[in-house]
Amino acid sequence: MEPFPHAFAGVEPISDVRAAHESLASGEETDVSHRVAGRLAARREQGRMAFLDLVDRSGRIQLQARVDELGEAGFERLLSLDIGDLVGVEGVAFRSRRGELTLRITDFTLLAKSLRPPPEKHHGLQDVETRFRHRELDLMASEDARELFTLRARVISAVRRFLDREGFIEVETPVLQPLYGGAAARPFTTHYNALDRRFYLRIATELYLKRLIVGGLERVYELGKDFRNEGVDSTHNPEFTMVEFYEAYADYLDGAARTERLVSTVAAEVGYEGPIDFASPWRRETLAAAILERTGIDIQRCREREALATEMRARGIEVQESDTWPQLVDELLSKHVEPTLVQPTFLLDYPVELSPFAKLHRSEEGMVERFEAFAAGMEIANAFTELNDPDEQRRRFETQRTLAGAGDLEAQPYDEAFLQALEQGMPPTAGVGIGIDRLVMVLSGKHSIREVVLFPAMRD
RNA sequence: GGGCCGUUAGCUCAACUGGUAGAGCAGGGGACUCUUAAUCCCAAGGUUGGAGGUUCGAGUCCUCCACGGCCCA
Repeated sequence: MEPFPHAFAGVEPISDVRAAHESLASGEETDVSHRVAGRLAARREQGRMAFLDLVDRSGRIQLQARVDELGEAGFERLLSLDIGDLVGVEGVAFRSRRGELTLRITDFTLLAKSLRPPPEKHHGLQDVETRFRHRELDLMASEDARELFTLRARVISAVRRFLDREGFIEVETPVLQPLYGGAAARPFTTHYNALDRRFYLRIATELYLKRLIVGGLERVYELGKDFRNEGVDSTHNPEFTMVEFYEAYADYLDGAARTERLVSTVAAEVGYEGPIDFASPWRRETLAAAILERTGIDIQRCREREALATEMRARGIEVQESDTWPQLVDELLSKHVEPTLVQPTFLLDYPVELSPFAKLHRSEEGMVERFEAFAAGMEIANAFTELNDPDEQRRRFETQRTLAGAGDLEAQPYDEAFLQALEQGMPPTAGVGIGIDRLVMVLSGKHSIREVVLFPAMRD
């Protein structure tokens, strides 16, 4: 028996076979033959007859092996296969007396031999570490895992369909960059041999996408991986998937409206039925009001680092001496507000200190037009009316340079090429970034990003 | 970075106050022509994550290390 043949043509998904015989009654036979392929999942020997289970991506089906059909030698050969082997089968559909749709095997081919035993058949693969390091075993053993990652694929394709439908074009900008930027994060560095120069893996697609808006593409999006050189926890993986979309002639409120339509459309298209109501409009409140309501601290009255620190201490909130004013605000947000935002919520209007690429608020002093969207106690989107005044952007970069000089490792590097692009004239623009991994977490009810990433970062 | 928990057969799990490491599944041999966690019989399967230590004796107690999980910073 050739253990590794080259192909097995004409295979039908198991779910199609099941659908074709839905109305077949128990004990009823047909003369319809089907060709299926998959992994052998179970065997129930009955002497000169045996039942086997075959699993493919679409489902599971019972097979029946009979000596009178296969002959002594064929029957023997079939039963000598191991659980875990990949087999191709030709079989005639019938429904067993106990009501199970079954294919009576008329011919079969070993498609690939499994040399290692599969995970335990009724408890599956439980060890979390093995599930993440050897996702193939997790997928093999767990229909839930297969469903989760097909859900992820459907989410991504629904996001693309939505943006395509709304007139956005998908673009690809560099992953390897001579200069990084667009988010507050430390980059991974690498070395470009031919140029003998340090390069960075992107931390965001923001700056290149805005250059495309300058170029006149008007509505663009990029869906792909960003890389941030930081630790791993339940909501962070160092490489993660993000979609950013930019729309000319729009502001952050337009971005918010599009974000809630995008998410509710995607949720509906993937058949989401969980506890979160994504229907528009989502709750909206300002960041300052949200912090005031939950902590009693008015960040708009405490614009100095010491004043805010004093207020926080007065309310028993621990203050890190090294934290700057924006870091303290971020602390209040992430510790005291974010966990309370279970139903979808937009927090609007952020301090300018936290947002070097957002346009100043049209009416609120010291604020920029920015929102973050939250669901299930987690940030899922970040957006602003994009800063398009090159002189103001230059001043923001100067501020970042000062912060970097003071040791802020997440400060933005000065990007002259980006400034030149702004000097060419960028229309008023709304930009939105949505974390795909977190969106999948929300839609699947998972509490760890590692559950929704096929191969999460692990130590060696 | 800190705290707590975990790591035993390929997989899922046992092993009391320290006393010869067991079972189910998978794999091997045998019985059985409608089973579906099939059933029954037989045999096999281990450097108990790694390194030290205490002890007559360590899976079990102690120290360090590795990896993972949860919580905190």
